[in-house]
Amino acid sequence: MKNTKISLAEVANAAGVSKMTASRVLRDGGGFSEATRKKVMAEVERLGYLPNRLATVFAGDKKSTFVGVSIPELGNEVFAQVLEGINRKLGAFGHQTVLGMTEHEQEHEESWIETVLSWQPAGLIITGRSHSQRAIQMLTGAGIPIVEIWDFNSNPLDMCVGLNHFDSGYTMGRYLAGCGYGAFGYVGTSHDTANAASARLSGFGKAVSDASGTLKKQLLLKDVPSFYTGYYGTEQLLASHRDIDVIFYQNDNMAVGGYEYCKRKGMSVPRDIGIAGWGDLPITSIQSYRLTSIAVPHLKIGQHAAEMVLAQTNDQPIRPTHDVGFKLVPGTTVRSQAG
Amino acid sequence: MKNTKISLAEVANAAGVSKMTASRVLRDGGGFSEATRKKVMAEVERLGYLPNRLATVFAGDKKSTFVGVSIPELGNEVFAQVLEGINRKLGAFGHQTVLGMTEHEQEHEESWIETVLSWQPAGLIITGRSHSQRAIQMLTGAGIPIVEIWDFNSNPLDMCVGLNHFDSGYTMGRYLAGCGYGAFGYVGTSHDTANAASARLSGFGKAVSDASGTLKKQLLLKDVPSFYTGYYGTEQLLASHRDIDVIFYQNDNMAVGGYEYCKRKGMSVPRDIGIAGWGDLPITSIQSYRLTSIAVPHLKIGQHAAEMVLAQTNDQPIRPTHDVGFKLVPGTTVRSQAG
DNA sequence: TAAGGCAACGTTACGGGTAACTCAATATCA
DNA sequence: TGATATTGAGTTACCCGTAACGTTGCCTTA
Repeated sequence: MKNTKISLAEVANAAGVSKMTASRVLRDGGGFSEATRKKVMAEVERLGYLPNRLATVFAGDKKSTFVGVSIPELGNEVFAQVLEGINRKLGAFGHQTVLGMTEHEQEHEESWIETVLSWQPAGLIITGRSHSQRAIQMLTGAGIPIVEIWDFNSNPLDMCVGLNHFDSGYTMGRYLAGCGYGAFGYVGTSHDTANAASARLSGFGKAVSDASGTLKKQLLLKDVPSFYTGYYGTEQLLASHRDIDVIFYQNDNMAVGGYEYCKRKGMSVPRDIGIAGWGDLPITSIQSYRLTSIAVPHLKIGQHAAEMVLAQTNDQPIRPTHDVGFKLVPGTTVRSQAG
Repeated sequence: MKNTKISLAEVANAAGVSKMTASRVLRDGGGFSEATRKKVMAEVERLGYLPNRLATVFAGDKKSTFVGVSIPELGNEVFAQVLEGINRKLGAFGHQTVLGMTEHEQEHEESWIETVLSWQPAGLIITGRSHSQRAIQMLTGAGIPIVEIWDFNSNPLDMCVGLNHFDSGYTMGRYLAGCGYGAFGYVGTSHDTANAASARLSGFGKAVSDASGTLKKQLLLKDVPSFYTGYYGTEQLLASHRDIDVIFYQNDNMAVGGYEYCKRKGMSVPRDIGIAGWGDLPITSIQSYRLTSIAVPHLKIGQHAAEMVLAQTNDQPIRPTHDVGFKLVPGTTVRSQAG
């Protein structure tokens, strides 16, 4: 609210040099004497000059140091971790994260892309790989590095880092079948249609049928995945399908909720019913039980995505796709593998 | 990677009008015919023109639509929620969040402030109220709305929204004393010195001594607050102080870890030992127990902070400070209140 | 029919910094 | 000592969009 912005010209004026000389001093571009440097820096200090990076980006053909990052939501701890990984890495290299939350809506994504592109970002990191037609147009025409994360995709718009969700679902399905379960249930949400979670469900379903098991019911709630929805989803699922002996959940939060429901109803986990999650959240490794889950390197996805943008920006070579993989965590919430 | 950026001049040229006319059309500023509008819009479409907001901000005395938001970390669910609240509200009004993570370090905060100010943001939202000298200088001189969040502070740099952490600690201490506990312990981290958590501890200590209890030990781990540190901190605390009958934790994550430790060691909660957390995370309300905690309106803090920035930006009146308060959640992890 | 009004569009200048160029003064060398 | 580098610093043009003002041509109206 106090002093108006100080421009480089004012600093130069006060120091008795030209704007250009002051600019050189601040950028350490050489071509000035020590005496001049001191004069200029003294005025910078005295006036509290802060450079205007808008002007810098605007002037040269330099890119900005913004990187647009879109994630579906922050309520999901998983995406918070991805974001943390991205922001840490970007910050270490002097770049800034401009956040966008799509809330799983393509329209939100599209309008966010338009807005963020208008700020001339150095790159974009986008969760998911299904975009609107116009979004794809804008992205391919932007001329900046674009990284699609989460879903691994061997044929990305530009670059990609993530994992194969279908395979992770398949792996879990096969594992559970190997543990002797035969009547499978799934509890998830319909929040992100055609996205990662449904790829996991497809993989899971394939594994179940490959193992001659039955996927009795796949319950898709119209809500966000959370402890609550896991709890109530399980109640709903078991009310109509008492014969289900193992449940795979969209993520760990839901699985923990489901576990608590089963416990409260006096069921024995894993004897009466098996519980499997996805994501391997920290919470699950400190409970009295160890949740069977799929471990995913969240932070690493974020960091790698940031590295891809930075490498591309600095014309360093980098492989445009990276599969970070996943790992099945056996846990104690399903019976031990048969054999 | 493909087409270079299209400027307004190119659009105007292609449409056979002047830059200024094209500008008027795009901003719907009036002063052009329908025929002209069509010509211009056709070229915008054909060339895929996207406006350059840098230039717009640069040109007029318009503010940008960036709002810098600094939080300590995202690993802590609480801050993720605050951020979500901010970003939702800002997004709804066409503003963008530029994220900064201070990792509880004043130096990080200072350099982040410098960087983000150089992008001419419309406002800043900063977690905490202890800043370096230079940070304060830059903030007061920036001439934009600044909101300090988390810690309520009746005398902010500019504006403030949060709660009184000291009071929340005091409230918890008094409550626990009223439940008949006498030998108190505290487990937290030394991560954010002089910050919210230590204010809570101070309040807690005061309540304990006001109630003639004894704060046997306040354990400050050199680590981040998490399930793990709660678990191992409890182990450490009880190893040296077997007589402690209730533990207050820096946050719910740590308290849940502590609860699990006690359970595994065969202690009865709340009979043998009481457990109290802070923050009232969702996880704690689905467990078989209900954690005694302090509920805080995280999302609301974020939303209100965003509203403050937006109001100030649009010259609408708004009270510069807001105390969102807190609420004690009795739970089942401490004995019932005596009497 | 000339003066005046107005819609529609063009021109100019500007913002803050930087690249490229220019120029003057001093230093170096044959 | 004169010719040529080297160094320090100033000048100019430009980036892209917008405010303010200027210009053109057509339509009123007395």
